[in-house]
Formats: sequence, structure tokens, C-alpha cells
Amino acid sequence: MLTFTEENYIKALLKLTEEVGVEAVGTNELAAHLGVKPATVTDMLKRLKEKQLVSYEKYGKVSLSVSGRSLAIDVLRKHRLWETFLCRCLGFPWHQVHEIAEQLEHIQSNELMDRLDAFLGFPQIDPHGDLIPSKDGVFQVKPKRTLSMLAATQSAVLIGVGDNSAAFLQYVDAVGLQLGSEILVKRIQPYDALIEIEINGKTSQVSQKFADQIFVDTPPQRDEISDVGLDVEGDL
Amino acid sequence: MLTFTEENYIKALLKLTEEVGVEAVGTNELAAHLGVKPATVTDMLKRLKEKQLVSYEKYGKVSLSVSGRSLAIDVLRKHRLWETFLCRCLGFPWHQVHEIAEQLEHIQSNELMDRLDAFLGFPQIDPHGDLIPSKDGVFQVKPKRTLSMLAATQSAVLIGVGDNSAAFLQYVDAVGLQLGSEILVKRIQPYDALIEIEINGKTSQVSQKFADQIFVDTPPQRDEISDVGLDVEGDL
DNA sequence: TTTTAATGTTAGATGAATCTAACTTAATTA
DNA sequence: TAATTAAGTTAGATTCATCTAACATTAAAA
Repeated sequence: MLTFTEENYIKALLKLTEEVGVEAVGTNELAAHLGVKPATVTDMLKRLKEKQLVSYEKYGKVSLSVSGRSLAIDVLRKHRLWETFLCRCLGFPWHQVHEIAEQLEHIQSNELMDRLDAFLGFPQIDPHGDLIPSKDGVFQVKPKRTLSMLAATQSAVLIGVGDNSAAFLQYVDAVGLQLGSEILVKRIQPYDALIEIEINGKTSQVSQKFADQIFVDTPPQRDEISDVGLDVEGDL
Repeated sequence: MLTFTEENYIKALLKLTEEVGVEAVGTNELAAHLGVKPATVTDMLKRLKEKQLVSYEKYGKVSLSVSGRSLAIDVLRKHRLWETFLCRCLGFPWHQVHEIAEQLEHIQSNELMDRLDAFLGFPQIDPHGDLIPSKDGVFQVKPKRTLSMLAATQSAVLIGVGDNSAAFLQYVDAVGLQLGSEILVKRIQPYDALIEIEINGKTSQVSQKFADQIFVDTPPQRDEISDVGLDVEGDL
């Protein structure tokens, strides 16, 4: 049985490796991500190694073991199922659910999660557009295309976000975006690289930093293939 | 902000005083109830006193302060709302919900509980028949009549239980009882005080210990007042 | 009233998770 | 290659929640 803190460490490792597509991470990076000091991380890594959750050698990089990865994915699954519950059933705005799910993800009961999963109709995507790992831990990260990769005059559909913080998500709300929204890139300022976008007729200027966190799907336009909408929740 | 453990101590204090109708409790009793050693309780009581949650003097009995009681009631409210959610929405049998709610009751978010409360339709009674405290902490314990107080030939309706452990509740299930069930006391063995009861035509023998934990409402019978059923969930 | 039993406290230890400050190793740059 | 910087570790301290073992107080019984 893992402690809350141990669960948070392996979850962070999952995020910092798999989501970025990197093999292993350093102590400092982990510390920064978790908001603790590097020394604290070193201590914890020793404990995680003893429990065979990570592979780690002194002064080297860390990566999750097979069992560590599987436990981390389970925590992530809980997190995303709870987020889905909070939005869909309790009507929370998406910028509030992450913080509460950070607590709920540590509740220990497999049966609870299975029942919640069934209650929600076995959702595949959470309120931020992230894939919910299946019960048996199948979980792979799709390569992501971001708004910042688009050229002027291109349009795309919002399928996810790379930052779940309340501050970022409220900004997303403010420009009128939600999952499934169509985004048109009107032009990119040559001078400061600000991107002018249009959503439902409303025009906004956003930064590269912002655009890096906006994941999009580019619908086939030139090929004249007929309308393929994003079905956020219905694709079993 | 209280720690999980502090919340558990004040919850235990609420239970050991109010539910039993006693002013204050001793260190040993608290320790026994929480499954820790008396020395541990002494330490914790000092901390709780510093935080003004209890009134306590060395070698004396402990009781909750006004603010301690209010916080304890809030924990109890969360516990019972979660239990209601687990039974009603996720279909958990009542003997499983207590353990999971022991974890969920410590999640910190007032908005979460308010939304859950609304989602459940502002329930007043939890799956064990206990009153759910209202948001403003109004909560009084009704004096309880138990099955063990009934005489032979009397009948009554199950309105609650005094023990939420899985072992006890499964026993209750086994004799065919659920909230609202009508119980007929057929006779009481003079020799060993076993109580013979009938529920839906099914006869069982139960002990005094068991009967002490079965809370009942005795419908007016002799007075010929017409049928008054127990409406477990609908009485706003 | 004195002894005994029950109850409660103190002191010292442990493990988890954190910190700061000092030190070591690895990587980069001149 | 040597010096500097970045990254990582160790040592020692702190807080929380717990323990055991020894001691103190209160209540009950002889």
C-alpha cells in the first residue's frame, strides 16, 4: 500500500516521462514539478526504489518500473474519473475539478472506481480532453498537435489542453473555447508572434505560451471529405 | 485546517458524548474507540486543546468546544452524504459504505459537499437511518428506542442501527431486515433472553446485544390510528 | 485509612515527509 | 584540461502520529 505522497511522486514521474515522451527525469525537475526541494526527492527516490517502483542509481536519472508505471496509471485513472464525475454530475466548471480530484484520486477502493466508472457510462475522455486509462491499465499518449503549430488561415477543433490549472482554464473560458470548439487562426503577428484567433465569431489575441497548451485536431479541409465532428463523449 | 487524524478524534468525541448522551469522556475510552494507546490520546488532546477544539484538563475528562463540535458535525455531515451517494448512486450495499466514507469524509471542499448534497436532493437520512446534519450544523440526536425495549407481541419498524460495521450489517441483512421493515417480537426466551422476531414471515432468534443496536419506531397500534408508514427518504 | 486497581501522563523512540546548509559529482565553458 | 556552474546527495533538524515502559493520580475496596 502506497502513501499519498508516494502516489504523487509516481504520478509526477508518469507525467514527466510519458506525456513528454522522455525516458527518465532528473531530481531537480521532479522537485520543481512537485514543489519540494531536490533533497526531499532524493530521500523519496530511495524509498521508491526499495519498493521497486522506480529504477534509479545515485546521480542518475529516474524512471518508473513496470509495477510503478501500472500503479501510476491507476492513480491517473482515478483522477480522471473523479474529474468527469465532478463536471458531469455535480456541474463543476472544468477549472475547479483538478484540485478536488487531487484529493479524491487517493481514495483506496477498487470497487468504488469500478462502480463510478460504470455510473458514468465508462467515459473515455475526461473534462480536459485527456484519455482515461482503462481498468487494465491500457493507456497510451497520442502525439499532440497544438494550436501553435497551425499556420494563418488554418482552422482546427479543440480536443484537449496541456495545463489543468485553474488560471489557464479560466483564460481558455475567457476566449470562448471549450472542447469541440472550432478555432480559426486569422493571422500571426510577425513582430511578437501573437496569434489572432476566432472562435464563434469572437476574435482574440493569444500568446505562443498559451497556444502550446491548446491541443487541436485539424479536420480534413482541402480533401473535401465530409464533416467529421468531434464526439467528445460518445465514442465507445 | 485540521489533519485527518484530528478530524477523526473530534468525530470520535462527538460520537462518544452526544450519541450516548454523556457530557465528557475519558482518555481510555477514546483510545479504545480509536484503536490507539491512551498515551497517544493524551498527546493529541494537548494539541486539540491548543487549537481550542476541546476543553480538557490533566487527569480530567474531555469534551468538545463549540468550534470543535461544529467541525465534528461537519465531518459527520460529509460522511453521511458520501454514504448516501455510495448506496443510492453507485449501488453499494449498506455494509460496505462506512469504510469508504471514512476516507471520503476528509476531502476538503465545501463546494463539493454542497453540490453533492444538491445532487442527492438534500437527503435527511443516510443509508443506516442516521440523520444527516444540515449545512449550518443543526444536528440533534433523537432519543432512541431499541428492539430490546419491546415486549412480546409488540411490533415496530426499523428506522436505524447503532452499529455501522460490515459484520453487524450483514447480520441484519441475513435476518431479512432493512430500513422500513416491520419487526414483530414473537416471544422472549425466559432462560437466555433470546428474542424471537418475525420479518416478512421469516422467523429469527436474535441476542440482546444485537437487539440493542436495532433502532425502531413503534407505530400507534392500540389507538386505532390509521397506518403511518416510514418514509425513509421523502420527508423534506 | 491504607492498599489496590483503574485511569491517565511523561519520557524517550520510531517512521514518514519535509526542510536548510554543507558537501560531492557531473557537465559545460573558456 | 582546468575552472566554473548545474545537478544531486548527505547530515542534521522539525513536525506529526504513533508506540512502549515507567511513573503519577484518582477512585474503590478492604
